[in-house]
Amino acid sequence: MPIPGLQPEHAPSGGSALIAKLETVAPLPDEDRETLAALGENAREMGARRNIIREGERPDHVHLIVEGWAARYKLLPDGARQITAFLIPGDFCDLHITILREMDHSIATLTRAKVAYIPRDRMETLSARPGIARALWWATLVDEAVLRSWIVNIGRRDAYEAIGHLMCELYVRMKNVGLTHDHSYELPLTQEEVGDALGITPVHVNRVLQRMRSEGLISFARGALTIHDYQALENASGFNPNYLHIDQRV
Amino acid sequence: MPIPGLQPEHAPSGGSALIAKLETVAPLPDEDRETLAALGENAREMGARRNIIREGERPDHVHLIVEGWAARYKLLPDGARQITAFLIPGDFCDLHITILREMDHSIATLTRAKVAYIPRDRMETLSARPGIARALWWATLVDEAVLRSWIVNIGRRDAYEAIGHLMCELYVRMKNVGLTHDHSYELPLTQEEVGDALGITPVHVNRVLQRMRSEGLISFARGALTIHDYQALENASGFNPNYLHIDQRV
DNA sequence: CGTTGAATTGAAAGTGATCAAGGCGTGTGG
DNA sequence: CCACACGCCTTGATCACTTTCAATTCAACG
Repeated sequence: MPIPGLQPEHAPSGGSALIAKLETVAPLPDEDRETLAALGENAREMGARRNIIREGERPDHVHLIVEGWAARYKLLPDGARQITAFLIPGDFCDLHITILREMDHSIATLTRAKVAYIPRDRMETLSARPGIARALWWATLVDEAVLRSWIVNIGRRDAYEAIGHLMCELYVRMKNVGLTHDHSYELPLTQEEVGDALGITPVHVNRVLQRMRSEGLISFARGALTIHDYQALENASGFNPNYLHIDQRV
Repeated sequence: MPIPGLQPEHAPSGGSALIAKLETVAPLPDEDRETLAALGENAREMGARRNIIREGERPDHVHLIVEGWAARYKLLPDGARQITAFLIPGDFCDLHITILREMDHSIATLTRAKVAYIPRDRMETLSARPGIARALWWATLVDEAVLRSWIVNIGRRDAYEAIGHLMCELYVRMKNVGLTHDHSYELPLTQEEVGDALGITPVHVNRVLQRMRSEGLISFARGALTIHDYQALENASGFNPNYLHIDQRV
């Protein structure tokens, strides 16, 4: 179980998760860092399970998760919900809205959260900085890679593998913004939310989790996950972090 | 801004599928159209089932499908394959490679195809044109929306709905590049390929197709699909074209 | 200490997977 | 011009991962 040199930082405050994330591509000049840090300064507090934006809306600003968790989701006519992405600090909710105009899905907080609202013109200012523009472009493309990986997860892996894979992905992403402690991190998801992300029922999620616990692979309770044997979890779920395009030892 | 009454064109040649596609956002000046048309001029011919690019590669050019079909896919350790996207004329294979460096999935032709190789510097020239840059940005974001829609398809719809949904999506996309005739289009997929895209077995695909045929919904044989009752297929599969962000009557 | 949302547990039913064999169409070679 | 081969489509029987439906236990909280 490799725990190479780099130990996770402490939880960053303000917009620093975003900075940490964008700097995985390339270090940014101080000026850019300051600009990004400013984004998170007057973020709004939101309660858990509140819609940040809904399908069909055409906002004139972009949302950034500064603190807490959120999820993209789509609702089906029969009321079923499919979560399409989990958003953690440093993630943009709707970078695409400046071009696509209308939201084709909704986004809601999962926990209490701080969400920054960034007006369109401010985004344009940001994009004018080559380093930032490139980093945002990178973030968008990684989001796309994550979506492809979810398709594989849902389409071809059984529930046990899929849950393990999701835990590995979130571990790497959380670590990348300095929000892990050894091999644990806050994972404030209900079993139903996990199921909605993987296309399985909550009772099945429950059974799989119990099996993982009984095998000593993980602990998962009260919103926190600890991976006791990361390597084993990676192997069991066929996880390969290459699609996250982070040049970093896990 | 709907394009009323517009009947599908005949199969476009050269890079015109790309032009048709990019002009769904906004009409392009003649100069841009010519630039784009030139891209498809000396495309390479490829046989069916040939890799265009493979996971791990770091090409210095971008691929564009000029004619024929291709698919993105990932292979699992046990040999299972998950198709992540179908690529039709006018689709870029790997626009992201300039930023992400390394491919995290592979792409292969499904049919004989013409594939254009566009060097990196040429892409930069293209991106320098604001209209084209915006259109490429739009295309990337729509690709992302399609991925989200597939997640819903695979995660929450049963095989019957999922297959119907896929047929509707491809119908709209094919129509958008002028490759439909009434409610039919070339759909050169084997039942196994359909299954690999939806995470189901070819045997099951076969049974579902038979049911759809027996209900008079569709005809699908020898690489061509005809949808006899498009509205019914949309309803049965919960298809809503909004995520394709095409302002066009179907 | 009752309320409430989430986690558990049990039993029964299903959609889709597996495994295997047979049918068909087309292209190639004798 | 026909036989054979190969890839793909079909069909049948059986198996199993997941879903359903329902009820129970927990844990946090006012």
